[in-house]
Amino acid sequence: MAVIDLPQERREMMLRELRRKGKLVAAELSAEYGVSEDTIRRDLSELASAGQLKRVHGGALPLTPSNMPYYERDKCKQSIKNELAIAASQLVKDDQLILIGGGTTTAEIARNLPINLRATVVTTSPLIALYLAEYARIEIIMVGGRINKRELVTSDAEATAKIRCFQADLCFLGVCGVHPEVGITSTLYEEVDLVRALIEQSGDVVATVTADKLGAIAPYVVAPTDNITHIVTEKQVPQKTLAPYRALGIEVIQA
Amino acid sequence: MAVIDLPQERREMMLRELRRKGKLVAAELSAEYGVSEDTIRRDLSELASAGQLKRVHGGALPLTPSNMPYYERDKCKQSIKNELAIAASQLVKDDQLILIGGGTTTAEIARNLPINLRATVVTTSPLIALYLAEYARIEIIMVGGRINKRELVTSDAEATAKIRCFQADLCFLGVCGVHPEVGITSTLYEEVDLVRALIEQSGDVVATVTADKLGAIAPYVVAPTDNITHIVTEKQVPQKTLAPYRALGIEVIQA
DNA sequence: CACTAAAATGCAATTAACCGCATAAAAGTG
DNA sequence: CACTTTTATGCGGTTAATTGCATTTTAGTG
Repeated sequence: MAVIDLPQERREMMLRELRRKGKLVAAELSAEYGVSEDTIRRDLSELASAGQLKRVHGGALPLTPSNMPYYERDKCKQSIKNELAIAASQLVKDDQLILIGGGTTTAEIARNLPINLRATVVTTSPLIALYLAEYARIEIIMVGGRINKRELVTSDAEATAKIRCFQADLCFLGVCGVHPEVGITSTLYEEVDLVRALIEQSGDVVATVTADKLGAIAPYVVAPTDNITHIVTEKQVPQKTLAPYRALGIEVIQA
Repeated sequence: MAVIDLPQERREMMLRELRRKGKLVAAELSAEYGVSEDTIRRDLSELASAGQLKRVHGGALPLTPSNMPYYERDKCKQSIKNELAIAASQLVKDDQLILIGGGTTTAEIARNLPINLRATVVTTSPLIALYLAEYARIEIIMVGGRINKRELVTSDAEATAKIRCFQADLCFLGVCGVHPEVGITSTLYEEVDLVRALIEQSGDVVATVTADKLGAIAPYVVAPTDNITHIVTEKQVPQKTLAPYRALGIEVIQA
């Protein structure tokens, strides 16, 4: 039942495998998916003509031969969040202790970390934990607790208390609103304490925010905005909007 | 399972199933809902034009393939594991506290629980936590700790200690070997304490095992086999093989 | 240049998708 | 209630997609 019976599904899995391993070998794929090499070849040539990979004798390679982290930077169309995530991931250095909060943006960061990064990551998100499992040199600490199904994170008192046990170098925040005066705000009351803990237990605090979140105000105030040390946001945000944040001493990065 | 007489209801169930399983196969849906494949196809094409899923030859896939990572270590046994998982999931009743250990088999169980099950599930696996997030009435407790990247579970002392805080009705075990005399065995030393805790903190202990694990012996002994209350295994396992387990008072279910 | 592995090509079998059309139930309508 | 309209469904026949196999061609290798 969970066998691969949809051709398209198989192709998508092959693409994912290509991303992970950096290459595909036709003979291996044949055994792996239980189809003939002819079928694999047909799949590969189809993906190649769709511009998803580069066909080579014996298998396939990613379009940009450079190893891992930023494969399709210019070739494929990436969502804004992905661009931001890639920019944010540059802030990480080897041997740091990193906290990653929940959210789709932070999950993107987790997927775009440098492939050889050596670090310890503490996260409240099972999804991020899974993404990080692909990295050989990243130590993952999953913060336990009750799962908030809407946000896919643990955000209860237990999780908050656990975060307090760490003193991290860097923290990636998923936030709902960042206003220069009102502060960092959230739409979820139960996340407030957790996000506050993330901020307080971390040296650098990076907020990755799409344009619509700059100046936005959500119901619950988490902390003053100057608790953030870096904001990563979109390129087309006008300087006027960013000035108040810079005035607070925040380093603003546009990607 | 409630009878599906409203077409719209069926479509919504299909969408939920898509989110849980990551794909829909037209032929399977036809059997599952008791309607012709034409009807299923019509449903799928309607959902596709509503932007709810991506129609592919043979069924449908989610629009964003990325969100739910699958981990299929041995694809060849997937269909068997799925059968076992469906049988095992029948053992759960409403309002129970359930422990689920790591492993590909237990993950399949998590994907096949009754959609309306009301229960609390404690798990060490981020993957299982994600699967369970699709269930509206399941409360999920994620046990934190250091992630074992090979098995995708938390299996350190912290996780073990946390498991000890629960007294569950039922526990699903992913085991490496079950021998009538040698006992339950594991290939991972660091998992031994954790699995032991799962067993001891639970009333019923269900081991879902493929045929090759019956009688198998892995390096580390976890507990005597009679700690297991239910074994779910393949239909074609001979009664002779199962007799010793039954003699230990274990209920053996074949699917 | 000879040898091997991979790729391309044509073909047949299987399966899914599609197109009407007929039927039947459900929902309106006077 | 009688009647029409809409919706949902299944069935037969046709078309298209997928796949594996046999055969030929091409690409890499020493």
